Amino acid sequence: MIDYKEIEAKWQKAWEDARVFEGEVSEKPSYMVTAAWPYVNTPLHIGHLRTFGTADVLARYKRMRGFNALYPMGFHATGTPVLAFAKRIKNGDKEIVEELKTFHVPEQEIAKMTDPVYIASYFIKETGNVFMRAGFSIDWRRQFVSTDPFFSKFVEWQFGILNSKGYLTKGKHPVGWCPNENNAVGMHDTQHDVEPEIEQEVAVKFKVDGEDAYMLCATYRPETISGVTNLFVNEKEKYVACNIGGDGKRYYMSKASAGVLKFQADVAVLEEVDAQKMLEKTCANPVTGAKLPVLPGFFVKGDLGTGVVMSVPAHAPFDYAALERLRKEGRLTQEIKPIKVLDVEIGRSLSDVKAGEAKPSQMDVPAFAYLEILHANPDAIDDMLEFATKLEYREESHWGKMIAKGYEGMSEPEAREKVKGELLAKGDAIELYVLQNAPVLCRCGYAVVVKIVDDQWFINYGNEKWKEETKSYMKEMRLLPDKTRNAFDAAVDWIDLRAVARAQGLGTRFPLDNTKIIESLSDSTIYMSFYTVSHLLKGVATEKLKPEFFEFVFRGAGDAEKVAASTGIDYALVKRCKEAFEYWYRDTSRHSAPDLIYNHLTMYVYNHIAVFDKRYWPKQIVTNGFVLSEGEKMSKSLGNIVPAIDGIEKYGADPLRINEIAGSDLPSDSEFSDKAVRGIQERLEYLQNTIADLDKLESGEMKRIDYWLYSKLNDKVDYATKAMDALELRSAYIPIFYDSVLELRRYIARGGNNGIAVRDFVSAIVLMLQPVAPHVSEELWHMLGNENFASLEKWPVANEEMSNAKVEAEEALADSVVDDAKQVIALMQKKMGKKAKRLHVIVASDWKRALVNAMAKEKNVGRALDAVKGAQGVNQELAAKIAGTLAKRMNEVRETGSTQLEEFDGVEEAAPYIAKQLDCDVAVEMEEKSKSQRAGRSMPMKPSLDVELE
RNA sequence: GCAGGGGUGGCGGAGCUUGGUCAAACGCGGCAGACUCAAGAUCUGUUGGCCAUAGGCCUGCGUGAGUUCAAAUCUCUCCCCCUGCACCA
Repeated sequence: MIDYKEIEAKWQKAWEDARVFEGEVSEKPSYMVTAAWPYVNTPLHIGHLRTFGTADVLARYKRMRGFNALYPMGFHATGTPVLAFAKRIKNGDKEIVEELKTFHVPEQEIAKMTDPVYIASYFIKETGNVFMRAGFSIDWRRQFVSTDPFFSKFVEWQFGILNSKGYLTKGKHPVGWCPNENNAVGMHDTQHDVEPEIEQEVAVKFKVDGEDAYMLCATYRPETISGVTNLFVNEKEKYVACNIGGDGKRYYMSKASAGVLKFQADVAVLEEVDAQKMLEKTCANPVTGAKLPVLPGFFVKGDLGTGVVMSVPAHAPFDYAALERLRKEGRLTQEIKPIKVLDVEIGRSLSDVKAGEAKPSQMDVPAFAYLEILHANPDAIDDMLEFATKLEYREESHWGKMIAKGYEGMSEPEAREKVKGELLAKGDAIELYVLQNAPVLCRCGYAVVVKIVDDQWFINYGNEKWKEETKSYMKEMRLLPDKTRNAFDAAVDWIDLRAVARAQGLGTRFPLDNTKIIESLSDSTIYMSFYTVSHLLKGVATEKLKPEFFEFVFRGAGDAEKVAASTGIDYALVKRCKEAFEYWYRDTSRHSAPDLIYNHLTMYVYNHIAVFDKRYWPKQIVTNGFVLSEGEKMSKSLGNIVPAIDGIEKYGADPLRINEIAGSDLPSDSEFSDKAVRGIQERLEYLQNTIADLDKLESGEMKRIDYWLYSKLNDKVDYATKAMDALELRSAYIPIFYDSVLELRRYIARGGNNGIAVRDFVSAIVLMLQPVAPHVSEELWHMLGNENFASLEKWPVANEEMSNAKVEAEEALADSVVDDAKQVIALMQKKMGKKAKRLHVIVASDWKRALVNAMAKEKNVGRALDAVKGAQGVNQELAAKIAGTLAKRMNEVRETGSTQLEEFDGVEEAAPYIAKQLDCDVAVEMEEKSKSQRAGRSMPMKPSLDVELE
């Protein structure tokens, strides 16, 4: 048994005492690894350990490869979540209290969490402790928090640069808004953490007959405008006439929607209008001029869109159903004929309806046809109509072809953009924003609305020059795994204006508007560079950290003496900071989960390009998959979140690290499972036992099997090193950790007992385990009699001389003899009920090798036969037969490496092993000398087997 | 809807870049045996399916087509799943 707790504590203390991971500027090449700093409002669960752990493995690996590797860490506390957290605690929110309890946060601590500062300090302490216990090789002297005043100075300087480059702009922007609290609301501010999803819609104006007024209809499908037959309102809803943006015209919409719309435009309500009055009006289709009645629609909601709906019965199941119901009730005074605007093959995406086989009765009214193929009718419940709507909408936008005049043959999305553009251009429509997932409730209980904020500051990632520069630099960057490149390219392209100033939250004040706080992702785009000097600045008064200091240190502008003089910072320190930055920030690796590609990581690249010289731009970004718990995604609702500290306590840091970090390659999710971690513990113990038993082995002469073990070791080192360089951790650790144990077992079974060989083998394994299992590695390394830290040792180097393909092939041959013979023996036993007494292994003659080699070389039967003609012992008839067989798989024929004698020796040496595996005698024979009838069947590296029964 | 990723045994997942030597490395689970009074742990063997029975054959990589002497791998089609979509960490 390995006492993980004990060895973890022991080595963590030893590393700390010896300051093993404290990075100082030196002659060695530097390598700096950073991971996205954790946000301080949640305790870590085992899933969090993957990203930080992957970064640690890289830092530890690079250290072994001769780099001066640095792994700093800080904490993120800016933004609103900590404030929201404190508020929830203050309100006695049970959900959050329960959650904290699953992480063993004591009640008296929870009670103190009404204070945001306390929350931050508590989680900084706890998270730091977890990182320590996990064995991360972090230089803790450099730790800082995003709310630290000296870091704010740095952020202010950064924004000065962005501003000077013209990357900060001001404008209008839609946000989720609580009318009660008068605040922008994001996900953290809503009940059940719902993100307010803002979507842009078009509201079409329908001129009301006989009035200087318009009906305003919000719609997602302006392209169906020529199919509009009427408008719908809700009879029970209140309507208003109002003025928008002072254009002097009257607009009709629901009272509720006017209340919402006033956050987006200058809306002045003129008077209330009874719904019945609305029904008396008629209006005109702005495109076709058709006269449209206003009818009651059962499904119309006053608080959605504008409360007035344009009806397209040909393409909208709800509209069709509403008209049919009116007709049934006898309330439809005039015939309304659906107008089809596009063609589509109905039911194409349904698995139980084969393409073209859906045969609805009325092809000219798709909305009805969709109800038909779903076996529904206009009286169906809303959910059914909703389903039909989604299906129709999807198929039409996917495969539909417009037939409406002027848009013939266009796809629906194409037509939508065109129609929308035309309507807007002619002033027949306005754009408005809606909450797609309404109603969203603010934590205060009020419904969230969309507000257009008009004095919003943005970082303009849409700036052409900046975008181009970033785009072209992406090509030079190393991305792991490389397939994230597509996502990065898309993100760099897509990212545009990003609102940067917020009214609330912790953080740095926005320099261009001191009433605002810099949004919390935007203050964390170049913070990693600050680690290079953070420990040096801890004693410096904040007010001394003027822009010219940062300009000098990070951009090389000005000179040290002047900077020292104007800031009051010690001259030597100024110089030291500059050196530190320039030394550490050349070769870097940035780590996170892939969900940050579309925001943080892309902003990270952009901002580096804006601020630094090219040589300090990011070199590598590593993103890793998530961690599943027993096959399920970890989530509060499933209750399967395992706190990181629990995992470490229960399984030990190293088994957990191996499971999570080396358990899968970067892009895939890794799976945490109790069983798997226990399997890892067993293997670690096998290695420990092997080392403990080393002195029971001899140190005699090298035997064939020892060469085999060295050869396997060499292959392993070679393969693992390549995989590690690509950070393919699972690929690296299968040979290091799993195959090695299998090979050691085979070595022993094969009769290997050379203490030196095993020691060499295990020593290399122990060293290669260091990055991922540092504590066990240190422990075993010292058990092996070494005195240095494994953490500071060199990574094993592949030695080509150790590689021995011939011995490996011969050992593989022995295994295949065992496999084949096993089958035959089992068969004999079954058929004859007799046990095998002796296995004859008959090694093929040399002329057969010559024949195979000639075939491999000549690729021609005739020439190959000529080549062996007259050779010793050759049987031309058999040769022709063999050549004929080989010819069928000509491309697969390879030259054989060994002679008959060599092959014979190989099998002969493995004979005791083979005998033991088969539980019978083994006789190895040369083909020429064998008396067996089966001797002729032997082929090079495929000896003939003959089982002699009892 | 848009964008990105994916679909391979009972399960997690290799293999796809560079077509053949390869279907399934490695792990989990299952089965059989050893050890044990027994259980657990451990060790050994076995494990896609089917038909065979002297070391073999057939069939299989979401669907359908195509290119090729040859396709899990290349091209196209369709279906399905996951993730993200902005001021939010």
